[in-house]
Amino acid sequence: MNKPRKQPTMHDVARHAGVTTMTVSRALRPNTSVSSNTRTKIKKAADELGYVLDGTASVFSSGKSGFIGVIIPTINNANFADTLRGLNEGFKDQRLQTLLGATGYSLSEEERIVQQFLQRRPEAIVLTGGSHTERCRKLITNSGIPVIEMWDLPKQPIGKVVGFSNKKAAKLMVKHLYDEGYRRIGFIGGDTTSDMRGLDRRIGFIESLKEFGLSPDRMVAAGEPPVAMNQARGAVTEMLQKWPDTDVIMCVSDPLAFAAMTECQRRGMSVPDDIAICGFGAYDISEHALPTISTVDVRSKEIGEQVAKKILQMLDPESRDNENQTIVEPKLIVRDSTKKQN
Amino acid sequence: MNKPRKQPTMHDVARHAGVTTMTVSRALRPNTSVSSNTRTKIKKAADELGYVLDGTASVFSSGKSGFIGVIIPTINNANFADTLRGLNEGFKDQRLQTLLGATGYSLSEEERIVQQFLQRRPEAIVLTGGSHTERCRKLITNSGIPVIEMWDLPKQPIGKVVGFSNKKAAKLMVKHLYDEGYRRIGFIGGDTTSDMRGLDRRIGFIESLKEFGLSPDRMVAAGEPPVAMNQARGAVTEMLQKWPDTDVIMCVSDPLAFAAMTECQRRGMSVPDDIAICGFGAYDISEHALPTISTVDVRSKEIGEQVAKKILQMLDPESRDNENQTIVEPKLIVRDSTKKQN
DNA sequence: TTGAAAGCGTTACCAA
DNA sequence: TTGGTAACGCTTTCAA
Repeated sequence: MNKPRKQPTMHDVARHAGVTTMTVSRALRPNTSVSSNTRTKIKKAADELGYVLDGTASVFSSGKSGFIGVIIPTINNANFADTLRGLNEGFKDQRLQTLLGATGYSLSEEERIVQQFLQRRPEAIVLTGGSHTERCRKLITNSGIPVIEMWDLPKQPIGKVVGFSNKKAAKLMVKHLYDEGYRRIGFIGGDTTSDMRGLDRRIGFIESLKEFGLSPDRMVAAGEPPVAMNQARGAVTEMLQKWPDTDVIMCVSDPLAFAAMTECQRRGMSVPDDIAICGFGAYDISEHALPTISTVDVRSKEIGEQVAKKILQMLDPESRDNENQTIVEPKLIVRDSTKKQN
Repeated sequence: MNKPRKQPTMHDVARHAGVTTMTVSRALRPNTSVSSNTRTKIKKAADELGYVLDGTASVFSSGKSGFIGVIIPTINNANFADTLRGLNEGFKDQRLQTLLGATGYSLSEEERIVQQFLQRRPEAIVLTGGSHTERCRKLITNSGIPVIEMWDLPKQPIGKVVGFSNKKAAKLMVKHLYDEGYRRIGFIGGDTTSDMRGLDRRIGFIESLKEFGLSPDRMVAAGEPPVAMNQARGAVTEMLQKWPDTDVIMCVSDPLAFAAMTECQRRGMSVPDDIAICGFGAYDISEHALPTISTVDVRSKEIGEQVAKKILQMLDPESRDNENQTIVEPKLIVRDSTKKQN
């Protein structure tokens, strides 16, 4: 009950302008029936008093928080950062604002954040992937708040979905490698427990190899997600010790691929002549590394844009029911790091 | 006035547990005087009803939003992402939550976000750098909300400061280059208009060269911030056309340095034998590139941790007045990309 | 340790 | 187009 400072309220503005708070409230919002005279008068009064709308009261009174809760695994990832940019651009100049949370690839942390967010009464919640704790699912469904899961195609979606099949995306790459003539194909990913999208890529890798009649033995777990550059050295070492004749290493992400590549180069191996490398995610680095790194563009930013679009539709009572699932197709990008020479 | 769904209120819980709302309110918060009997009873009742505290009402009623507004230039930058991680870890398990905004290096956008944030009544605001529009400064000071500016040491700080001198940090690097024997030193940065930290580094570069009796001509503007890898090629081209005998290129950030390096390598130049390269920011890439890239570690994460700590102090009425300015000293990291061979 | 009553500043609703 | 009035669900304050 003790506001940090005595700021002018709507009441003060109303008195100053000689109207009621209701008129002030209307005048300060767009698309409301207020005569332009009154509106200018009120805006002037508000300016003079240095009035700033108390959003906490609006939210409480209207039941509309203007928040969209967005939960991603980590901020320190250019792919998710791109998704966020897409989202924010979609909301720009709308009344909506993102409330961001990062789970660090932990489902229990996700649950914690969801619970925290729920108290803010967001108008929609965006989750990354389709794996959540039971309690998390229950909290969300009980709240009745619309949900979008992104970056994946969950088997049992909570609400709507914007994403792609990480399994299929990985298969795209394996097919390319096979077509290029590679047969001793290795895979470096994170531990399989927490990064479900990484896991799906690994599954795609395994299935795909089997389909081509190859056996998917050459797999190394680099450690806890987020798998970063500094896990590459150990993983490459393990790979080359166990299977020295590996002719290509497929990595679960571009930064890992890059670091794996330079590790190979440090060992005096030439990429792609002695060993080929490929990544995932179409990070900037894949385009600028030497050699350039083959990758899969999962169109991270477009995912964000589509999510924003879908949310705007879901929140619009006028809008007819839209698709439950939007698929953003990944695209293979072939570059120098997987070009067979012979 | 129309909440999206009829959820149970504190009143319902109170009735269910046979107490008043006030007791429920207390029971649901830590450090309040409620008998453990009553508390268990109330928690049970809340659980049974599936009650979720309406934070919007708490915020409104208590005048404490629990928000810390944090404004950075861009999310897609590992340095700022690290700062955010430091911040969030500092707030973890506290009642505070970050509300994040990205300006895209635009001061007017910063002003827009500040205005938006102010409506949420954040308990503190964290800004990046010391440059803001006049109106932005006024909005913030009028609000009476505590401010921290970070990542810089502003001449006229609005409130408290956690940062370092970008100028001095750049000088650290120039001194190293000079000591190493380089004399024809070039600089690639962004345009000077919007990224003030980048600008300060440039100024440090210029001043430092003058101090060493060298003339700071070899400067190329890569374009609009955020300066990214794809601006390196053009910048390197310009640099080598205008000053073909440049013996080292200092870049305003590591990603740029990396891309500049690979561009040189593509042209058949060897780094550091034919030309040396260095960056700024101690990004992962600088450690894993081949050769490894000399850089300045600005300890981004520590900045975030210090900001969180300072905010906690500022918000604690018990705490004695703390320092107005916390300096986090950057550290030079010398790597292979600037090792003179002869 | 618990309760009763009074707001907090805005918006919804209905009337003028 | 404008005004009056009643919430919105919680916390503060003070009293028991």
